Amino acid sequence: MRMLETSATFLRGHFSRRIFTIPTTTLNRLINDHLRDNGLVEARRLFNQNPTLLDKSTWNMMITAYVQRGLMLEAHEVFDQMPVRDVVSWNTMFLGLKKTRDPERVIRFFLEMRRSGLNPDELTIPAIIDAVSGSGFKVLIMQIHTLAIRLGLSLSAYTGSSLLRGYTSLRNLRGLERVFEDILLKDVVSWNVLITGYMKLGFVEDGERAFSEMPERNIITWHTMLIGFINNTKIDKARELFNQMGQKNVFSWTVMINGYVQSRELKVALMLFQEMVESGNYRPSHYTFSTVLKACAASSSLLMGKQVHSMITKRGMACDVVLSTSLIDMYAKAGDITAASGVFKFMPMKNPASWNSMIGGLARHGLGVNALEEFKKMIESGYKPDQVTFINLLSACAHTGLVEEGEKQFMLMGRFGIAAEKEHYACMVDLLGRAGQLDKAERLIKGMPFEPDVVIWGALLGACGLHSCLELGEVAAEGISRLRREHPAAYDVLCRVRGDKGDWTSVMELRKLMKKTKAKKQDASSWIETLT
DNA sequence: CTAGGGTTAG
Repeated sequence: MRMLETSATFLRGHFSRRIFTIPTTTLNRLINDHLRDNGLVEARRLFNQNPTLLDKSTWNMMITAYVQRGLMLEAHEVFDQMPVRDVVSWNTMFLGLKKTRDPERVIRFFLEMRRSGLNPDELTIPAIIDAVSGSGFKVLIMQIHTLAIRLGLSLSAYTGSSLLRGYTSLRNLRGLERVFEDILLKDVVSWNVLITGYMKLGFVEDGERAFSEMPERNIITWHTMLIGFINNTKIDKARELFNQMGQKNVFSWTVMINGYVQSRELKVALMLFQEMVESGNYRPSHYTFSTVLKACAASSSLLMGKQVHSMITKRGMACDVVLSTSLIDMYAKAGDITAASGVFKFMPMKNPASWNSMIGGLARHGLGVNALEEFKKMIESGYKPDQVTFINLLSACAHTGLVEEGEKQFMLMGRFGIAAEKEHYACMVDLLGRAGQLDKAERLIKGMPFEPDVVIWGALLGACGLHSCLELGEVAAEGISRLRREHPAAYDVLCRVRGDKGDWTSVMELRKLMKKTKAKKQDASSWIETLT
């Protein structure tokens, strides 16, 4: 380091005296050394003194340095000044552009590269594929595949794995298998991505077959299988595999716990977490805590939630925004609104999600006025509300009977650039219905820009039950039966809204309907005793 | 000189 400084000073001295006798290799090496030593500013200074003397690799390293720090503007500047760009320069830029999540920009950039006469290589293709899959431009995947075949790049495992991901996003099984066959030397990653593809497309047996056929496996292979089973609602198969795993890590446990949360087996999820902690071999991560808090929230396990809270504090993770938000949600759902606002108050940094948790929690506790107050503070502090904010706000108004305030907020949404969705209409139907303004609720449903769903009909039905309005009630009931089976979660939402207010008649009505339509809902129960 | 696969918040 000392040597470096000396030679840098030496160089600077020479340049200021306009002596240009420094050998190119020295200048390049000096810049490279600075870059390795995190001396980006100094490297750039030397770089600017005489760009014409620099090697291509020095230019590329300069771009890399900026890209790695997320400084795309600076990277672009260097890239634009470069006299002759090579594939590496372009690839590095693609790498940085990936983070901007702007597929259009990536495509334009790629076309520019092609116009400049350069061919993509096995690193370029994945950059393009990843940028377009999952966007409106995924139709380009097949064309890029064609290009890759022409250039012989589809034989590469690296390029191949990105094509596998591409065909998965196209939900194209045949394409997935063809790409896999084309890969010359299939490595673990190729097999893992193939399995991911099978699982995402719902071909669980093919995934299992690949798993048994593959020549070598790593821990990610096992995780891929676990997640695949879980997302295909085969939690027991996941557990079986989990038990067979030789090497487990925090990730394995978190995936399994989260699997149980997803399949609503909250008790098992929490017991597994307990087991993980008691073994003493694993440190729960942010992901683990976040998943466990969700389980606590969904099962109203306040005691367990408190224990998790203290673990988080002990590990110095209390200032994490995601975890704080999960804590607020947990306390609110487990019934301790005071603890929830305590966590919220002491958050050093908030985000829209944390405000939503807080406002939603207040709404859940029937503290509509406080929810509105909190909303006002949110706006005053410069946070932008989103759809969820308004769902919480409107349900707060519905719970507290603030009809006019609710209507006002409903009208106000557009001003924040948020279009009313089904959930918002459901809240409004609920709000008006409870207040006995059934005709107004009916008119709102008729004027909606979309077809009413179970939640909306259910809200109307409940209100009709409340006000003994049989005629309209039948319309609502008929609306539901016409929809036949729907998402069970929809019932959950409504049952919760009703149950909170002790509105048992409509809860019963809904339960009956749920039975008729085979929707499942886990019975609410407390099992703190079983855990502690 | 650039490098692919597995999980979090309302």
